[in-house]
Amino acid sequence: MIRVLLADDEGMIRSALAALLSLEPDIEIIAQCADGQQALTEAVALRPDVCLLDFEMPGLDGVDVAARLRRTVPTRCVIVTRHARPGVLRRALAAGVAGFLPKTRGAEEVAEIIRQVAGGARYIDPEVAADALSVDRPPLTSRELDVLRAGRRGETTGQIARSLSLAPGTVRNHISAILAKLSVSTRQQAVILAEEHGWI
Amino acid sequence: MIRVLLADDEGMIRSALAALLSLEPDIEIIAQCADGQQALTEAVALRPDVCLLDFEMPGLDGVDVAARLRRTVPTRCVIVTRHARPGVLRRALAAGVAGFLPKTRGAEEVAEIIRQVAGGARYIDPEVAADALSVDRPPLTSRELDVLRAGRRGETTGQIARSLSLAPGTVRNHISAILAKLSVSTRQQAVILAEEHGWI
DNA sequence: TTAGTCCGATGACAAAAGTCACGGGCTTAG
DNA sequence: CTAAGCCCGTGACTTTTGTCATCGGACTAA
Repeated sequence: MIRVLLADDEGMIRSALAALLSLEPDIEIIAQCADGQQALTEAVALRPDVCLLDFEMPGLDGVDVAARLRRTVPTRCVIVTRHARPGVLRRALAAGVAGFLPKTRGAEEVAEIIRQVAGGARYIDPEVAADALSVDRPPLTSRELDVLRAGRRGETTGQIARSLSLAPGTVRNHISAILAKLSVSTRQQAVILAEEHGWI
Repeated sequence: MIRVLLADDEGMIRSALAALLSLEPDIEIIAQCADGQQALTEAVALRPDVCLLDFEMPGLDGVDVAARLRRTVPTRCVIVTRHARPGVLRRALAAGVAGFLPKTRGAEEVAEIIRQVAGGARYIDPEVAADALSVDRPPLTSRELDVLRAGRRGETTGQIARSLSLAPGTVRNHISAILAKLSVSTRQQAVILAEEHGWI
């Protein structure tokens, strides 16, 4: 019997997956969690064979949970995500996850992937993997990404500068460089572009 | 037998719901669609008893589909949505939908709601309904909302002006009014706030 | 009718944002 | 060692935004 922990903040998909997986003779859902923190504590307490973790969750995201679980609990993590960006896959692999699956795939495949992963194999969605290999490294320096992140909610130059302990002029220089590299003309467009590529 | 059309751009939840609902003895899934346009054509062709429509879909959203179906096909629409904002509910009710259900609810309830709706009743999620009644009309005029919408991707004043056939100064005045009413200091913050409240 | 509100517009002004050139300190690769 | 690249900062400059006062036209409610 494969003991599975299921974490997804969306109740409908969580309960639907739980119901479907419970129909499988060799799979048992031992916990359902609505956020990352809860998933972490449950996983530590129950030591499931496999953790099926949604990426987008309030508080800790799925990859955060996998990373923290890595050295403490001998469990295999599968990340499931709505928007499978290369950046997310890279983060997930760095966190040592055993599986990576976008939600565009059908629910039928989930049980099979859980079996593979429980058996020691890894499963990475081929399409996302191809995307990630074919590149899309951010053309921005790490500091420029910091600035972009700090300003992603429409913060003013002064606010960004304060939150990063920088001079306003420095922030403006970074932003100017960002806009040039991304060939856009406002911060907001830069933020949107970067989010779409999974750079921030 | 209740004939149901299912539309959701997320493959995993679509297939999971289809599998679960097919287990019900009195429910039959006659179509699965991945976007609004497809849902519309299938619904016209198949004339299902109930359409279960995701709100967030590329192209036409679920409410758009329901609105267009309204006068052409005698079917009852249920809108399912991830972020159940009051604005979305209002739009949905205006489009004459028979049911409204956030995805935070469990999948178990879906079958029962389909039965209720097929039987002629309406189902509106009580929590969302309470939210919608208790508050949150946009403090902006309709023209201000247009401007905000036109600028939601970080468009420049000139671009907004062109897309609405306005003078740049007019656009700036509207934006100035918006920022004052919303007590924020940048367009981007205004856009984010308005999106969170479902005003745009 | 009148007052109020919204729309569109203009002009003037202040504040932010963006561009450019340049400097010094730091680390890394050749 | 040197060159290159990044980081942080400054100062000067232009452009874009945001604010304000004001105007006329359309519509609505009292």
